[in-house]
Amino acid sequence: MLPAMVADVKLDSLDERQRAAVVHGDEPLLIVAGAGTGKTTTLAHRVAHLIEQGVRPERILLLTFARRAAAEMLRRVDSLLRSRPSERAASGRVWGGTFHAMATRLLRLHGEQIGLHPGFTIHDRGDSEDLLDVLRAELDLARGARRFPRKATCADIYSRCVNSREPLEELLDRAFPWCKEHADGLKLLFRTYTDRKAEQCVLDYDDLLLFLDGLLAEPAAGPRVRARFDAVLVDEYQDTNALQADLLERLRPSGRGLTVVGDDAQSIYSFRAATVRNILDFPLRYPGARTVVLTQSFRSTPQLLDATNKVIAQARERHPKDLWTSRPGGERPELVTCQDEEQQTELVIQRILERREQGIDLRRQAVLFRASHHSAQLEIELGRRGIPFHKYGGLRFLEAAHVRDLLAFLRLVENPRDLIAGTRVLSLLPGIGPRTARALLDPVVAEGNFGSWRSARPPAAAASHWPTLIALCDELATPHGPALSAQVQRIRHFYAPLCEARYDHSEARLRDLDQLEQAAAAFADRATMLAELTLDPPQTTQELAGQPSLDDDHLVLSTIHSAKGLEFDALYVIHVADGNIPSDLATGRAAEIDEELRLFYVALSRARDHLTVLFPLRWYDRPVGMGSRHSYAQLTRFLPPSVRAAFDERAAPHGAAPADAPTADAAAGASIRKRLHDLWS
DNA sequence: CGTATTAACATTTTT
DNA sequence: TGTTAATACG
Repeated sequence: MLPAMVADVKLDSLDERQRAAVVHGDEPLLIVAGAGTGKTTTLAHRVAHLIEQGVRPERILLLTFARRAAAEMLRRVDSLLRSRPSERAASGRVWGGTFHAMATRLLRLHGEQIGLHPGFTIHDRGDSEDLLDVLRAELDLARGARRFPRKATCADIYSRCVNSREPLEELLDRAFPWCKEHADGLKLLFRTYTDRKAEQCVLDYDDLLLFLDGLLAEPAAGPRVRARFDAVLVDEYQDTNALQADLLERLRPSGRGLTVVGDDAQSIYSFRAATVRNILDFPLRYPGARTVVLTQSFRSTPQLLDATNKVIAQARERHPKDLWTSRPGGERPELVTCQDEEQQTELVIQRILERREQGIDLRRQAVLFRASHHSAQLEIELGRRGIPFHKYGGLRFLEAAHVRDLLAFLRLVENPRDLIAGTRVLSLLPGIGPRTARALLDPVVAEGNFGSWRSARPPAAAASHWPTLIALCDELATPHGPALSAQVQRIRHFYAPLCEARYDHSEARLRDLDQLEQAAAAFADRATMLAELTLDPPQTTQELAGQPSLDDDHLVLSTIHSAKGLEFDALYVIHVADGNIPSDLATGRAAEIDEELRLFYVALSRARDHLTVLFPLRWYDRPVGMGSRHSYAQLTRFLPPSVRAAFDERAAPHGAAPADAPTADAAAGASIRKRLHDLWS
């Protein structure tokens, strides 16, 4: 059987440009793929095609924005390759995942060549902030006349600096002008931070990329790492940053074997130092690169495309490309002006239920919003009416204190030098605060084991826990200790009384940990579990449990950022007021406003058949401004009359708000409390 | 150490 | 406004 024949059959389902991208040879390839133009399909076909051409799956690197995206793509590759049963499934062998996850794997394999211990642990954003905070105090930086930036700001500056590859002074000038006078202090802080992470055998998110960059730059090690891969494919390229672009160039210096896919119109992560320049300048960086532009939408109806084309046409700098479709006509999108938030909620729910009646499952419908808290009222109301939903974005499972406590235990036994993990664990014991914890941990950090604890004299209040803690750490730190879920179980057992003493709702918290114990069984080992949870945290508890929950039909609530790459039959975008979109916080510079416009475009372009945009005139204010209970809003500037022409406009009737509006606040307050309570039951 | 009080202050999106 | 950091005190 000729591979080419097989490929031809499968290529039938693609349009001409997609096909060109799939069968393109070895030269650098940029696929500019508009929303809904079959980007995932094209990429999956290209991977399958490469494998059919004889590239071994384990020599393909597929970089995506989230592990879920990689998994989905590989599932499709597998189904494309199903005609070749002799091949083992590609999904288990292709290297897939985020830049950070890929960096972690490569550093575990090759890190020793640049003096990196393979047993490093990874600090998430919160851990980084904690360490910076410790050092800020140690260095006595807070003493100056002007207040030193808070830890979150320090972490922000550091990360932006690293990822944008910009000198500190320039970055401060551009993005943090109020911190300029602290440039020297910040430099000292970051220097110390870097040294301290090295001592503790700890890497933060940014280090993963920096160390991989360093590894690839090594004359001896670099070529060996490069030689692992024949093909590198990058999804969502518009959301990569300067450091990531440099990494790719180190992996594929000539650009041969490099494929990047993205849409400059959907670049929405500049706060993470992503730059749209990467995708716009790709042809300059790799002369001879082929560019394929996909403009046929397989997602949205012509009416919706007309609206979204009009919206994105307002962008200043972009790759001009109007999307078209051969789908038959459908409904025009609607723009609904509501009196207030209650009415908006009411209308959304009403529409959702109508459409479910029409046969659109809840899981095919989604409500999107700019900021996580914009869905608070809707969540309460959905809860009250018993409409199931999953929320993506915002507060996550792993940010809960008890979950962090337990993971700190695991991290500490994995890497005893991890001071932040150790501090968190020891501070759980009564009588131990930051100072005592530090005194107990300094020798541990120096020696890399818990030996010093045997002769340590903890405070009296902690004495009863002390031998148990030592025994637990010794047991779990043993190379071939208990199975992973048993480890979690042991920690949970030790932790339970401490949790009860410390938090309300401890039963519910411990049940969460039970779930973590179940989930632990799915990971290969402790280091993998810690890394994966840190680098690609489950977005909902459901996801942690590993259950796709296919049988329970639920509505999707999501921040716009978290909805990237998804599509829904019916879509509702709420709080489309100026101040939310664009966010008040991002109206400083033209570039920021442009990004907010792209964000709005990303939101609208998730819709396949039905789109409803809602705008409450009056709303109970965000935690801003003093005194006033509510403010009056204006429709987003991104929907001027010329664009609104593509929408059916209607105003919700005045009388539709609940008659008992004055008591709505009290009722809402009560349901919030109930909901918070139910979270733990 | 841990709690209580006061003072300042930012407020989005997330690997 | 609600949250967090710095400080005072038991």
